[in-house]
Amino acid sequence: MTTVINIVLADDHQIVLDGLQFMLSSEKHLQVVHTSLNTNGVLQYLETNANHIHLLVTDINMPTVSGIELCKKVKELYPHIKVLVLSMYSSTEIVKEAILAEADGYMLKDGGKEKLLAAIHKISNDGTYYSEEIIPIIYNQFNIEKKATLTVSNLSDREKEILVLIAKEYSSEQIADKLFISIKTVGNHRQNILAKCECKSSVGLVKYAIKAGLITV
Amino acid sequence: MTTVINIVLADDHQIVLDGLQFMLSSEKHLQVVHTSLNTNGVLQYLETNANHIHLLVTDINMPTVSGIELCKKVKELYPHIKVLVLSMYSSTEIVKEAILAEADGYMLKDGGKEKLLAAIHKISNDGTYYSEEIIPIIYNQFNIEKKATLTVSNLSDREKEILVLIAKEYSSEQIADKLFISIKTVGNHRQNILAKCECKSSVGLVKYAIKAGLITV
DNA sequence: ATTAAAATAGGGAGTACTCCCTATTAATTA
DNA sequence: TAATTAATAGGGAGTACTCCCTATTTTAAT
Repeated sequence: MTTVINIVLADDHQIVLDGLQFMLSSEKHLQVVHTSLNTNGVLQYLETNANHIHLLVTDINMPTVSGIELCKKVKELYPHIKVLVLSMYSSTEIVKEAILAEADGYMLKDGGKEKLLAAIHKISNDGTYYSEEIIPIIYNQFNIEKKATLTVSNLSDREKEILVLIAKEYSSEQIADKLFISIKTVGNHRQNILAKCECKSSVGLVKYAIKAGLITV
Repeated sequence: MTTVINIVLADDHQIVLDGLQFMLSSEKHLQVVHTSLNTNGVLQYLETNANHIHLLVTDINMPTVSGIELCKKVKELYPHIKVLVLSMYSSTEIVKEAILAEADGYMLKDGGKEKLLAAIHKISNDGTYYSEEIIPIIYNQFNIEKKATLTVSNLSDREKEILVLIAKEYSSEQIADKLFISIKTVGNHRQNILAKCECKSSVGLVKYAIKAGLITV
């Protein structure tokens, strides 16, 4: 790729800004080309210089406009710029917001120089970096999947097949055509599936199918 | 908590076992009380000594019974014992399996002493540890959620409200009762929502609502 | 003040789904 | 072999949903 990574820094504290700049200055392939104490400064700078910028490192807590908003804007206007978000905390909400804002990395501020450099390199190479502290947050996502999967066994193979089609928005008639069976048979299966899954309607079946891992959202 | 952490080690290579024991021996609040070259050895030992064991550190690749299976068994029989799984690889499947087996930590073998100690301490304090290498794997889980959220804005507040109720398996009549409006009005909203979300039926709406983060599975 | 959008309500028709039955055939299990 | 389960098919009734309309009221925006 490029031999030098051009970096823009944003943090509302001058001392943090200086610290970051100092940490990065030791690496000769990293070049801090602009620093800003607020989000608007970054956006103004990018208006004329976005094309040669590779990475934005921004604090999350900034006055007026937050780092999350800045990230969103930058990703919207200049998708080629990678964004590494720095934060003091690892709260669920903030991490989620950062990910939804399409941040390429999330890192706690107390990480130190090594972690920061590792993060930057990882983003350059793999495209993303998330510090290990936030994994428990994502871990919860898995818990949802975990419970189900077992209960599907009540359903016969044919029933599972039909359940999948229902959850994929096939009508009974379409299912009948696809499986070369009568629409009445499909209706019977629907009833049996509803009973076995303890659902009131197709709406419940979709959620059941998702929980059971038969389809993805 | 307890001042000393009692640890059981499992790995099918004696040299790894020795290495682990040596690494941990320098920390005086960590005590390796048993080592085993296979999974059965661990289970036999725990039959009589489980109550004073705090942590099991196990390799994932072991003959006959895998570390994943061992983890499952231990978690089932002795839920108080924390399990740290060691692996050579960071493949999606293995990581998922480990998480589903309720492992409290997952760590790559090439991590070195510092990481191992960090992992053990993190598990003792926070309950979980996952090395940063596996985050990209879990990151994909989020990508699903990411795309939506934007498109929901087409819906009015009322429509969103009704969409949520639909996705929660309320019938039109129940929605009408709950919101003190006519069932005909609900029908109109349903039509408008279907059109805006480009769905063929309620089944599609459920999936839309999930993707948009309006409800959880 | 005019326009536009959102929420309300209804008529009427057609489709799709849910429920209650019975019944045959094939395959599996006791 | 007898009993059970799964998959098939149908009749008939009722409910729920979807679609095509019109129309009023309220709220928001130009």
